[in-house]
Amino acid sequence: MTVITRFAPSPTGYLHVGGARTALYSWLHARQSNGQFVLRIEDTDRERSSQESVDAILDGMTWLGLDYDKGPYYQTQRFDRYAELIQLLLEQGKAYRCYCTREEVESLRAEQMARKEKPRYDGRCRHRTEQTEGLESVVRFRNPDDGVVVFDDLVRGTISVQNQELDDLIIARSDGTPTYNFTVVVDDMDMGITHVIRGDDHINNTPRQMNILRALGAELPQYAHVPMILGSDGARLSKRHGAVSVLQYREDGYLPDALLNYLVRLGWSHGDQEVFSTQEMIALFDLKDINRAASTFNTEKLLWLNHHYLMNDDPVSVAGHLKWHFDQRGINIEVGPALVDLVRIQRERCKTLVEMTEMSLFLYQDFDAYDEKAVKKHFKAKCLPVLQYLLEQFNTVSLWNADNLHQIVIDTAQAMDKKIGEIAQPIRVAVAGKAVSPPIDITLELLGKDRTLQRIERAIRTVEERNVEIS
RNA sequence: GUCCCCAUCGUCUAGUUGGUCCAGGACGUUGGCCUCUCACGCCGAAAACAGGGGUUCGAGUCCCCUUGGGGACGCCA
Repeated sequence: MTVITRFAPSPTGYLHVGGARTALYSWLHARQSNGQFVLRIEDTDRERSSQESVDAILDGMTWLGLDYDKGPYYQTQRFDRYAELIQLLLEQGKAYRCYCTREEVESLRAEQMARKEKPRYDGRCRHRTEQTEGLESVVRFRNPDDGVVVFDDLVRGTISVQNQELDDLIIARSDGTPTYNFTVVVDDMDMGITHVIRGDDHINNTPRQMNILRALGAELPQYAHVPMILGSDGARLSKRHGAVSVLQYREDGYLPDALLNYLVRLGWSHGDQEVFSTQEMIALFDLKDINRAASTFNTEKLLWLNHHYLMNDDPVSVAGHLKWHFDQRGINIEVGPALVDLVRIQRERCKTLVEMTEMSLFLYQDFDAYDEKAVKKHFKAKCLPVLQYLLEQFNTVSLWNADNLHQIVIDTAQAMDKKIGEIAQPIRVAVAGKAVSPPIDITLELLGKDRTLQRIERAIRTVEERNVEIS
C-alpha cells in the first residue's frame, strides 16, 4: 500500500517552526517509502483565514524545500462534498439537528464546571421530534454512548478514551458550514491518507475522528502524534518567543539546511548523530524514534548548526543565499569581491548570513565612521609612521595578492622592530573601520589596491587629527 | 475541575530483550594550547537518571503512588 501523508495547516498565520517540523516529519515519512505527500489548507474558518497566510505558508514550505505531490487543496472548495456527507449521516440517524441556543449550551457548561464535571453537551436534542421549522440549528454527530476507543499511536503507543468522555460534537454550524473535526475526517478519507502525523494537541480529537470515520464506513489511518515544541520559558511555543516564523529564520540569516537539521533532531534521534543531510534524513527517519516528551527550542544549537552548514555546504550554494541578504539591503555586489570568495573567507567567523553580510559591508562600500574602541586602541600616534611606511610599500606593489601583501607586513614588522600585530591591527582598522576582519593579507587583496591606499590615506589623516586634539 | 499525554546534564538526546552506565554524545558554559584581530581547530573540566514505594540476585530501563509539566474540554483549527 502506498504511504500517503499530509500537512494540513490552517491559514491563520505564518508557518511556525512547530508546524514546519510536523510537515518535515510527514514529508520524510512519505519520501522514504516512495509515497505521496499532500498539502491541504484548512481554511474553513473564514473569519480568520487569509490569503497572506496561505502565501506565507507556501513560501515557507518552498524555502525549506518541502515539496508536495498533491495540493494545495483548499477545504473551502470542498463544501459540496461535506454537505453531501452531513446529509447522509443525518438520513442514517448518525447525526441530528440540535436547536439549542448558544446561551443554553453555555449555561449547561457553566453548571457542569460548577459541579466539577468535564463540560460537555448532554445530548438533549438527540430525540427531539417536535416541529422546529424556521429555528436556527446546528448538526451534531451522534457519538457512541459507551465502549472505549483505542488506537495504537505510532509514537505514543496505545491510547484509549472512554466514549462517555466524548460528547456529540457539532459538525455543521448554523450557517451550514462544516467544522474542523468533520472536514479533516472527510478529507483524510477521500485523499486516502494512510498516516496522520500531527501535533499531540490533536490526541484528544483522535477518538472523535475515529468514531466519525467509522460512521462513514471509512478505513482508519494510522496516527502519529508528535510532541509540542516549547519556548525557553517552558510554555508552548508562541509568538511571544521571538522568531517562530520559518521565514523569520531566513531574515535572520539561517540556511534552510540548518533549520531542517535542527528541526529533525528536535524530538527525534538516530543514536548520537547530530548532522543529517536531507538524503540521510530520508533514509534514517523513523516515526518510532520520535521522542514522547515535549522539547524546548534552543537557538544556540541552531546557531551552531547554521555555522556548521555555512562551513560545509558548497560555497556556491551558500553564496546564493548570501546574495538574497545583500539584495535585501540594496547593496551592489559588483563593486566588491565575488560572493563565493567572500563565503570562503568569512564563513569561519560568522554564524549567520546576516553577520556575514554586516562583517563584509566594508568590502562593498565605504564606512561612515571608525569603530570607536578600535580607534582608541590602534590609532595611537605611534602608528603614524607605520601607516606612512606601509602606504609607500603598498604603493609599489605590482602584483596585488595575499602572498605579496603578507610578505610586506612581515618585512615591515622586521624593519620597524615591531610585532606583526602592531602592524596588522592599524591597517585593519584603516581598511575595515573596525578591529575585526579576515586575515589582513586576504582582506587587502579582496579590497583591492586603490581602495586600500585611499583608506590608509584617510586613516593617516584621522590619526593626525586625533592626536593633535589630544595633545 | 474532568479527561488524555509526558518526565536522563541548563538545552537536544543515547541508553540493545533489566546486568562494567559510579550513565555516553552534541549545544552551551568553563580551563588551556594555537594565533596579526575576530574566529576555526585541538586538548581538558564541571554538569542529569524528579521523589517514594514495589518486582528482581540485580532497575535509568518493568509496575504503582506522589510531585512537576504539557494538552484537550469552541457553531477555532
